[in-house]
Amino acid sequence: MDSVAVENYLKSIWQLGPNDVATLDLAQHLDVAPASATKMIQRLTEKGLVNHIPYRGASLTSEGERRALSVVRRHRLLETFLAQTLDLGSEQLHDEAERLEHALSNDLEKAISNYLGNPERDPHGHPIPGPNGELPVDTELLLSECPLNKYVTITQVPDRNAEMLTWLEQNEIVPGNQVKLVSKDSFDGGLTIELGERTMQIAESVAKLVYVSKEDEI
Amino acid sequence: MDSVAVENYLKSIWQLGPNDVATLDLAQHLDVAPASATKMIQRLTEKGLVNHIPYRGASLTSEGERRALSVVRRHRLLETFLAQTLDLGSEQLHDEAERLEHALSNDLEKAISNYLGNPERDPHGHPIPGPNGELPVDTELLLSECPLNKYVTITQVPDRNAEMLTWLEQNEIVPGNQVKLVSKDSFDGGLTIELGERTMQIAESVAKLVYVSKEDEI
DNA sequence: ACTTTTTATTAGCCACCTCTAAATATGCCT
DNA sequence: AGGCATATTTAGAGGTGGCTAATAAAAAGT
Repeated sequence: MDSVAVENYLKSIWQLGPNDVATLDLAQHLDVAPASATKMIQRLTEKGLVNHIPYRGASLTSEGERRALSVVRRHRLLETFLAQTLDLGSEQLHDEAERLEHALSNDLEKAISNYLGNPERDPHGHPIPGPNGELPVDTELLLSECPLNKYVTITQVPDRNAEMLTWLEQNEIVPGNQVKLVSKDSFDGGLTIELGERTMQIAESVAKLVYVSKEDEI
Repeated sequence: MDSVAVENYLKSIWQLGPNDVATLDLAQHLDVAPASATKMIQRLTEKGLVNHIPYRGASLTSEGERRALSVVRRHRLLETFLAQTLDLGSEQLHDEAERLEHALSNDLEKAISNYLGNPERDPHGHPIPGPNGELPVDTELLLSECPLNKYVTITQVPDRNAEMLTWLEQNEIVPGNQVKLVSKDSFDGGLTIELGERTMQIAESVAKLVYVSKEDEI
């Protein structure tokens, strides 16, 4: 059984991957000092969970990825479970799942998945890895890189930042809704999008975190 | 925020209390070496959570008790929540709650309590401390010490040991059922009880863990 | 190419929680 | 009371995971 710290490092490396992850990025993602990240990377390398080329970066071994995906699975199942049973604000889900994911036994994971009908997406549209780490082939696009003037459906929104999530919801940028990318401002990266009856601006930094379906009927 | 270890020590001292708890008992309860328990007792004393007279025993300060009851509350709410939503064996509930209790935020605790209608008992009949540690005045009796030949209602069964719990359930010794204590064997402490149509034997060690209501109508 | 800035690693420290072995206190028995 | 068993504490050590300060490597700028 991996410790909470180990699970968090593996998950972060997975989230920042699949390219080599820089020590500084990892440290900032986890809110620890760079030296702490270096040390943990070395311990994980020792355990065969991470490949590390000093001064270049770290990536997960296949065993490391398997364990990272197990954490991601637990996290997303928990978000889905909490969303379905309790009536929490969707911006609260992430933080709660973040804590509980490390305390979820195999049996309880199965019971929850079963109760939910073995869902394939969490409430924010993120795919839930299967019990053995299977993930669907990714055919989705970033909103920031989708074709102009075509309707696409939002599939995934980021959930790590509660404020951003609240803002997205207020603007109806939620999975399932249709959106059309009207234009990109070449100089500042801002995007103009059409959503229902409205036209609005969205920063590129945000649009880079929203996924949409590749094609759309209408 | 107390660490998992601290929360477990406080909870154990509460469970073994309210009299002074011996270091060895505490160590066995937590499955650690006696020296480890001594050291932690000293740390907790330092923090003002425990009163400790060396070589005599440890007890909770009022702040220590408050924190212990907070853990107990989270544990029992979780058992109730899991029992109600998921369809788990009741002998599984305890172990899952044991892990999750340390990862339950204040907000989620409130949401769960609210969802459950602020219950006062968990599925095994144990009272759930209120948000500020309130517990009902205890008017219950141990089955091992209840009057002979009077019907009483089972109110609480132990849940720490999954095997014992399964056995109790198989014998319909569950909260809500009526039982009559027929006799006590003076020499080995075994008890004869009547349950529905059946008469059976129960060891004193077990009867000491089952609570019954003080009086009963019929 | 050389210097400066940025990034990464090492060195050394600390807190927490555990352990075993040794020392000490308590309590029981004769 | 003396001696022995049991319970408890101390001493000393180890693993984990964090930190700061100092060093080293890589990248960027001139």
